[in-house]
Amino acid sequence: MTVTLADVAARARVSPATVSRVLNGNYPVAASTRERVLRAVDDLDYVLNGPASSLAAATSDLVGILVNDIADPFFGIMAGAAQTQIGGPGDGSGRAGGEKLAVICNTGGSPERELTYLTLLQRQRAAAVVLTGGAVESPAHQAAMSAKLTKLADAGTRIVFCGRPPLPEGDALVAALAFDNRGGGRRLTEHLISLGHRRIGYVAGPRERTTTRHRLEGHREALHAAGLADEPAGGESADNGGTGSGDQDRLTVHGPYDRRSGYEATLELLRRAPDVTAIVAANDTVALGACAAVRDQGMRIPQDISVAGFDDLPFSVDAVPALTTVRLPLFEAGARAGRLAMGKESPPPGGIATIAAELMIRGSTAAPRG
Amino acid sequence: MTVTLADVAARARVSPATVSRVLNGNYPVAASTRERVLRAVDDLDYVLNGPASSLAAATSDLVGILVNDIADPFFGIMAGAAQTQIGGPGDGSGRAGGEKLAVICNTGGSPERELTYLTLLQRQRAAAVVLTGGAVESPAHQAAMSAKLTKLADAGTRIVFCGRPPLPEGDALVAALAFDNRGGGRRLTEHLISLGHRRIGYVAGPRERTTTRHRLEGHREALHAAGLADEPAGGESADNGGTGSGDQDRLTVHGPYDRRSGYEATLELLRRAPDVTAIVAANDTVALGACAAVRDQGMRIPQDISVAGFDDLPFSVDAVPALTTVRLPLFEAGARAGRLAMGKESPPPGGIATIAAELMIRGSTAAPRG
DNA sequence: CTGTTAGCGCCTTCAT
DNA sequence: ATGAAGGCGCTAACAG
Repeated sequence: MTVTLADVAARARVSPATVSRVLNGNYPVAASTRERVLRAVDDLDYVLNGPASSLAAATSDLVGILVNDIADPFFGIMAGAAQTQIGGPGDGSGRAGGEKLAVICNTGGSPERELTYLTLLQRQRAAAVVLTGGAVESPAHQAAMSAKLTKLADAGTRIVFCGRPPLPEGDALVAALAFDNRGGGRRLTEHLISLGHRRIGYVAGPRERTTTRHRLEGHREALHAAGLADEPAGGESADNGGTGSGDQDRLTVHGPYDRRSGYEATLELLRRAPDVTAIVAANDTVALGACAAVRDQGMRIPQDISVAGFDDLPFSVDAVPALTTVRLPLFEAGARAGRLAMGKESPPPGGIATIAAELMIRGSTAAPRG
Repeated sequence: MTVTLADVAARARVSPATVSRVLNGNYPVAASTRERVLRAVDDLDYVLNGPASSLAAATSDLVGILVNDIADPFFGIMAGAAQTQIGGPGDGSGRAGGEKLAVICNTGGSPERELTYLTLLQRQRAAAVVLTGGAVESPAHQAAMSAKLTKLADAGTRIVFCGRPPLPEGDALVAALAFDNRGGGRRLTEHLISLGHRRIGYVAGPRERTTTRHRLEGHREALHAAGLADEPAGGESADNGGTGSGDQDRLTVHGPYDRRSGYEATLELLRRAPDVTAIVAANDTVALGACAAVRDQGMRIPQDISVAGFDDLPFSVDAVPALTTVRLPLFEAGARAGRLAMGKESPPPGGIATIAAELMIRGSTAAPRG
């Protein structure tokens, strides 16, 4: 029924081994023989049986890319960029040569699904796995991830983190590209402070996420440095929970990384502290929601209130006014992660590289009135 | 080194066959035996070897989702929705039971890569393939796709189209969910006409794409019906090429489905026909670029010029002014496609269902001045 | 450079 | 309800 490698061998009048060799190209074969085999392949419309091949070779050509929310361009851009480096150029024949199958797995931000996908990838004997975006910080999940990743690495799967810090007990088995979320967050708030803002609201992302925590830490660093933090209670290491310093907590609202959350959290913020003159959002999408809320309250941006985002997604420059934000080189980082996953590029020294975040000052922030 | 099914069998003091049966759950096994096997699996941290399993069973648990551009939320939303139906709920154990591995493949809009991915998926003996978004209409590519899909279907792979019309020679092997792009495009332009617009520019998507053509056809239908089309030259079937009716061609500019194209095409449009009072964009992303161009020319929206989009992506409501657009139920369609791919839902009668598009009238369109 | 020979780990009749 | 045995299609030593 389906044509196998043996059929091709028969038609080309060679042994199955020879066919395998020309197909994999990793072994010397006479040009004339190769020619004959290739023709037989085309004649028969032969397609390699992936599972059989993977079983025999004990590796597969699958590369997994895990993302928290594929509907969010933040992840879409990184994942797409990674795929460009993994999928191979394609020879236009649709025949599929040595390229890998780069596949994106959407965890929806759920730790369980993240683990499940890793198991599925492990089951497929994936060649590499790229993990993007912030990690959930619960100790239980971290331990489970660590164990799972160790097992994957032991089985020969290459592990790459992209836009996510390496695990605490991160063995040197992995390469990691971490965004400078803390530095970006700090510079953003410093910008606001330099403009004259003193009461700044913060619409944070979900709790227990590295990205959320680091951006918030950067924000508070700037606040502290400017002497704007009342009752500095917990210090850096305590502010991912609920018990930070009093005033800062009142000016911080957590929520998912989506537009709706930005809208609602901003309303809440404005209720709690009507005197805020600026709002920093966890990311650009949240900022868009924040802008809508501010407007719906009859206030103007930036005259009455400044709004800033994070990430510099493509739509941010088109917001009205254009969004002040922190640019993350998502495409470049994704592409680099893809190359790392393919072993095309050697890992950074120490296994971890920090990716700079650049402050983009635009129209949505200005000096407070008065 | 790696633990196999035989190891589990030994530890549970049963035969490999029994272990296989409890793992696949499709065969009666004594409760006590199952218990023992499951414990052995946990003790040994056993993970099924996917390739071996697929080889023996001649099917895999891979489901491919093809998208044109994963950085575009249009595709991200559909793909994410499809994955929710395919990935399985996950039991929280990270153990991975019977769920499929739903993977997203980013073609970048390239016909070659589309074919390559299909070959890769065929090689993996994918259980199903979901194709999203508009198809390229070149006859050569259509023929190649048709041949490839037929082969996939013959090999037992389920084929589902989502937001894309079925192939011309589409066998009943497939289920298709097609968006009513033509109807949506028509209603959008009718809305503009009813507002009083007479000279309407159109920033179209890339040529030779079904989505582009259908939306444009809808637009021109509305124009014709209102008697606004000068020199109706080619008629419906001719206007995807360069030789449509004269004036309509001058008012139409093609480009990619991105923000930049919207910006540049709009500038071009404004140069060609400074008297246009409205601009219809191929989609919301393009519309954002169009808005920026209009503003950079010192004109206001909608007072000086109306702008409309298509798709109703999440950010569209947050544009200023909010974008008039055509809403496509992307999430619902993606989820349905996922169910279809899993065989959880029976195909629509005739294999093809048309998904309605709803006109969303917002602030970016208004009557022309004067 | 090419053919031969064994498995890779699992599923699936066929027995029992 | 469980065990035994063969083979899925390919690759990877070994020979030659």
